Amino acid sequence: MTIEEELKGRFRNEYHKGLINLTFTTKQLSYAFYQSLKRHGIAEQQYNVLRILRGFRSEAPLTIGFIKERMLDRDSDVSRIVDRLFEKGLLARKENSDDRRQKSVTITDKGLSLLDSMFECEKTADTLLKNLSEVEIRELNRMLDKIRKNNK
Amino acid sequence: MTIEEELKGRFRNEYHKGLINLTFTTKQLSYAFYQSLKRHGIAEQQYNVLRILRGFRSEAPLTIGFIKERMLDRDSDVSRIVDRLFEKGLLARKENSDDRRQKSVTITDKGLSLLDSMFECEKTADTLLKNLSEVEIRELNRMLDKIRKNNK
DNA sequence: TTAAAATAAATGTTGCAACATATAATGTTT
DNA sequence: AAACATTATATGTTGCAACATTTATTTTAA
Repeated sequence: MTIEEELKGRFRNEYHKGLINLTFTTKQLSYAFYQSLKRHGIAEQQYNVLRILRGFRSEAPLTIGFIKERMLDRDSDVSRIVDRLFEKGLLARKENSDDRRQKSVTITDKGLSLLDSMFECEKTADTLLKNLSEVEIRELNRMLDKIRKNNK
Repeated sequence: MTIEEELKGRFRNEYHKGLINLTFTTKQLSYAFYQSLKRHGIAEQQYNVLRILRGFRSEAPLTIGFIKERMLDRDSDVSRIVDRLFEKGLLARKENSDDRRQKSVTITDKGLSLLDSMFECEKTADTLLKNLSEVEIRELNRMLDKIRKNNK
């Protein structure tokens, strides 16, 4: 289905359509990924925080600010996302004695084994763009990088 | 800046990178657009509802369900978005006497003139992808359509 | 060294998505 | 027509983004 049919709308031009198409397609993909996460009782941003904690656990413990820099959102609400993960026992949190403004956050064994059990979510993520060929996916990445270039 | 530098992360493969790249780029574009809307004191989904109300005002009054079908989100919370627009006097709402389950929603003059004053937001929207050539933007739209094809 | 500036995190607010459930009103079946 | 199913909308909940403000702590400058 094309974006025109799906939205039953009209676009001013190809660039306008591109913006809506990006938004619409990304929402759809993100929803599909969210569905696969949901089976593990965890939300998207919580998953992202856990992956950062695992990915950088050689540098653990991490601060809230370190995590925040690596989130996809400009200004992610990491404090409260960490709260929720803490309640679930997926991470440990304590005051950093070197700088008592900071919090030291570490993924727990429970958090690690949850991530391990979520292997198929990664599979899902790698599959969502499978309609594109290797050449196309590279071209898509090139264009997306180009869109962001000097575009703030 | 490429997505690798921005996220300081590693990707499993080009498809994984594509998904993150789509998410990241779209968030950035949506934020830029949101900033232009904010100057008019209105949020993105509220703007979308108003545009639908204006676009289909020959078929007015519209029902909540009609609007919902035309929103970008799968299951947009139109009832409450309409609440907020009603509070601002940007739309009128009354019970439909033919089918009293339905609400009849119409954009007000205030709503219409707000949209008129937001002309430059449309300009902004048409400019966000300006880094791409005409050929590239068509190619992007083609690939996005392809991603969604049979992909639910 | 003390006051001012900067930083890290927490907290409060609004708007929204996704979801579940509720409440009407209308349609359908028997 | 009464019981049941369906439909349109509303409402309650959780998680989150964006933003503003606050609190604690550290750094810097007077």
